[in-house]
Amino acid sequence: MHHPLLRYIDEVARQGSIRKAAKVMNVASSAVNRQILKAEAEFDTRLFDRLPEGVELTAAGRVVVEHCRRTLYDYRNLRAAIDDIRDLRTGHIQLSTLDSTTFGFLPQVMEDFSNEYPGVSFTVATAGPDETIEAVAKGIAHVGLSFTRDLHPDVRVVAEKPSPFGVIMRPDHPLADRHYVTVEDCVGFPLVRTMDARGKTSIIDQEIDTAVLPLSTIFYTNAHIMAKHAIKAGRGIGIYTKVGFLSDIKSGELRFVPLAERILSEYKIGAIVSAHKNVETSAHLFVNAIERHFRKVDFT
Amino acid sequence: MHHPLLRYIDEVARQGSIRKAAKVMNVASSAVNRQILKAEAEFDTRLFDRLPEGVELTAAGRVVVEHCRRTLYDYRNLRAAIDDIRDLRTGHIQLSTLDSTTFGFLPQVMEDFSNEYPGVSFTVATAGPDETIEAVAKGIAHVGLSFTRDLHPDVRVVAEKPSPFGVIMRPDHPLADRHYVTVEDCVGFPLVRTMDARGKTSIIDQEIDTAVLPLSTIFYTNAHIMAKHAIKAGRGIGIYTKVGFLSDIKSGELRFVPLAERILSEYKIGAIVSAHKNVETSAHLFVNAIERHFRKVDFT
DNA sequence: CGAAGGTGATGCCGAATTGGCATCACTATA
DNA sequence: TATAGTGATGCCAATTCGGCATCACCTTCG
Repeated sequence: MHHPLLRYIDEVARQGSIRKAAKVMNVASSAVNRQILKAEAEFDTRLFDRLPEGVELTAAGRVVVEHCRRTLYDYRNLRAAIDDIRDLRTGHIQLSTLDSTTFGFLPQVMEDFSNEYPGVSFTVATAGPDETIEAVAKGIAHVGLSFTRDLHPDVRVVAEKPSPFGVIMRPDHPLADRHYVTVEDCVGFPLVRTMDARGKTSIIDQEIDTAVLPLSTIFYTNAHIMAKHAIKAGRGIGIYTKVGFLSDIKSGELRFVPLAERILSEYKIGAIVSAHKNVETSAHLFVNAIERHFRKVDFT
Repeated sequence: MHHPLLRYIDEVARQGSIRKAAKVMNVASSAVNRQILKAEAEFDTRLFDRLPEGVELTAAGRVVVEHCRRTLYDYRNLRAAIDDIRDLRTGHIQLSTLDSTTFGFLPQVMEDFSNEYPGVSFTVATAGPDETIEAVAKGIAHVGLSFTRDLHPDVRVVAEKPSPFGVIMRPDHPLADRHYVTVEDCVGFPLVRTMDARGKTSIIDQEIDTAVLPLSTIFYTNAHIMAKHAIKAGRGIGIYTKVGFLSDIKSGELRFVPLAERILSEYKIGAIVSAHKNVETSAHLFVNAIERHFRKVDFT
């Protein structure tokens, strides 16, 4: 992909002679000489001083040869990276994710990804938002899927998607026909909550003053499947994002009513990786797959 | 100097379409298409997925376009750097140097440099070795000429030359015909010393236990010209490097006898710059000139 | 469902560039 | 003075690039 000039300049600088460099590269010296003369015309300055015994880099020549060498070096790394991508056979991805993503979104991503890269294996740990971020920050997980609002300095977001909170309920619930509801509207109805709501450290607790609006919870769980069942059974309503309920909403079994509170409607879910460690090729490809899927879904 | 493929790939990735990119670049779309197909053959992998509405980067394509963009970005910087070098009209170099270099070596460097870059001006401050290093470390000087044995973490050496210490004396001195002498040999003869020898902080004091070998000094000065005069006048002998005495040695007015002590014969003089700050173009060119002159002289 | 407008890809060919051979002029060395 | 090195140039064939015209496919709109 690169012009032969780069290696001509590199080798002439190395050999100190156009003829010697040409010999090393199995090219006619006139070809090398012409390319160098052309480059000197392009830059309007000499790259080499001509001496009876050969050539010597000028000041301009030094910076040009440095550029050539860096470019060629980067190109060798590029070739290696492409070889890794093309011939990817194995790799292992440690993933830490919100439980909700394991319903619908994540299985689709993994299915598509594994079709293309069947040799890549996974460890998938479900966790709360903070634990997920922590796992990536600590290097326990290569990739995390979590909310991206308050991040750890040791992680960075590489793809994200708006995922506002709303209220999940059965279609026959009194609030089901609203265009939106407030958290205050939920007071008086039993709630299904995530496990961290017990310690009042859930996102809802953090964003809404639940001392003023006491929410009555009849079901805490960290198992998303249990939350679904409880909501479908009419045991309560849940304040969640759509992510884990896409198929239930589409089938009409459940309904998602957006929350009016701006703070809860501005949340995003994202793929996060370490801010400091190089992302391994397989993990890099996987977050690319996440990003492509983000473009295909709608969590609002 | 770079193949048009780099900007073709860049622009196609940006536009998401070969035809749109071709239009932006005022090139036939077939030319762009062929170059991309050729690159895909070279890498043996697709760089773009073909969609009905255009193209989308593949995983391999992402790393290739990143390489192209970095190379083109570096190339723009290269062009700017060459413009600076070629059209250098002004610039100012703050130089801190050992007094001894101002006799012979440094004037020659500056004469050659100023012939090539007449618009560059200088501030030249003479100082001791430690003060010189300190000036560069603190950013007071762009370039320093000093001994490079014990450096400051904030400076780095960009060129150096062996410059062993020896004894400078008149040719009629009793020690003048020796092939080498020891410091102990000097005891009993009056010495001309650098100013820092008064506080016993000179290099000689640091490397030789002068409490055990008491050297009797009759002349301290930080003015190299004064040291020369004193030695030529027979007032004493001096423990110096050759740097400031080259012409006197060549003319036979003075003689340099190497010291046997290895620690003092392994010294080098070098051009130093800040380890952290970018070196301005004019200073960069100047240290190149120093380096070229180092190749032409001999301080051993 | 057909027309219109978009896309990438290809055949063909001229234009431009690259590279090889032979040779020149210059310099250094034996 | 002859020899052997260097960079540079004339000439020309080989190769690559780019433009034009066209094809096949897909999406959108009336």
